[in-house]
Amino acid sequence: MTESLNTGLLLFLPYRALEFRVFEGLAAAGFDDFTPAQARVFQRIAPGGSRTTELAEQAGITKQSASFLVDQLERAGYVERVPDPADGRARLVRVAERGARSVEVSRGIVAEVEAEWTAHLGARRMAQLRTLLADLREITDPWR
Amino acid sequence: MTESLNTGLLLFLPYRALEFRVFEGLAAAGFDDFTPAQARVFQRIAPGGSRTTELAEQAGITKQSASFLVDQLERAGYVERVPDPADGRARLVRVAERGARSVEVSRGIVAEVEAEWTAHLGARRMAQLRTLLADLREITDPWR
DNA sequence: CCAACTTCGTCAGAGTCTCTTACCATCTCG
DNA sequence: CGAGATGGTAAGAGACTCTGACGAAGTTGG
Repeated sequence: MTESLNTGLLLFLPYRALEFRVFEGLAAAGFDDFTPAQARVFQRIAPGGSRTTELAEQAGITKQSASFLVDQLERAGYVERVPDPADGRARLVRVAERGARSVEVSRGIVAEVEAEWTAHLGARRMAQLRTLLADLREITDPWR
Repeated sequence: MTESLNTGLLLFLPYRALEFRVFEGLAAAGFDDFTPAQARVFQRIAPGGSRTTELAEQAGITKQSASFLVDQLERAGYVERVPDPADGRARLVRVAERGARSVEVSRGIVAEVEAEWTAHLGARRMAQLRTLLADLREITDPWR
């Protein structure tokens, strides 16, 4: 409702636009067998691998849900699970070969969209936006 | 993965933080019988009412899904459906009394969070952020 | 060492959300 | 008026998420 949109919607709109473009591009490149929910978990896998519980916390879902999504990503070949050498209870979720290829593709699409945004805002203001968002992250992201 | 987060995640993090705070606050005020999906539809109801199809488009879901969510919002007393005087096929979804009260509460919470963000960024940079996001909306929001 | 507690993960079951397909009613236009 | 477009509903299936309960492994304090 309203004259001036609240900041939440203002943040959400470009996020969704970007997500949509990435999905579209990945599907066109043959990576069409995963869902938004799976992607949001996949996106948070750390370079050396992450535990399911970590992924759950960062994605804002329960560990059961995260486990469910990782199962599917594993079946589709995007990730693999290996024992965690540091903890016998845990297993590390790592990006598998196919997952790495999809990351490459999505990187390209994100760069493309960011270029469009930069063209619209101007390089200086685009940099400003990123700086502002990074600063905001300090008080809105519990994980650093 | 990575040193510098992509802009998408940078946008998503504060969005989610704000949404979480609003939910928390609404629940504390007794508005605890609705879900995030329902809220995302509710949020887009225009002042004079909206058609289900409009809500679906703007929320990025099918009209069937929107209808499903509106049903629940109606049952919980947040919205009401009235015939659209301009079109015999259509019905307008309007904010009902209880919905209006929840809007009041959420407005207060949003203002509170925005004040925190302003305190963190500074008034000038907060205004910049909103301006930048509003500009970005021009190329990321299909509905104006 | 061992008992209590915590943490990582799984299983089972239910509720929520979303989609596709199909259909009816109404409106618009030629 | 008839054809096509549009607003909405119905039915069914699949995806996502949660709560509760549990086993296995790690941690801590006596």
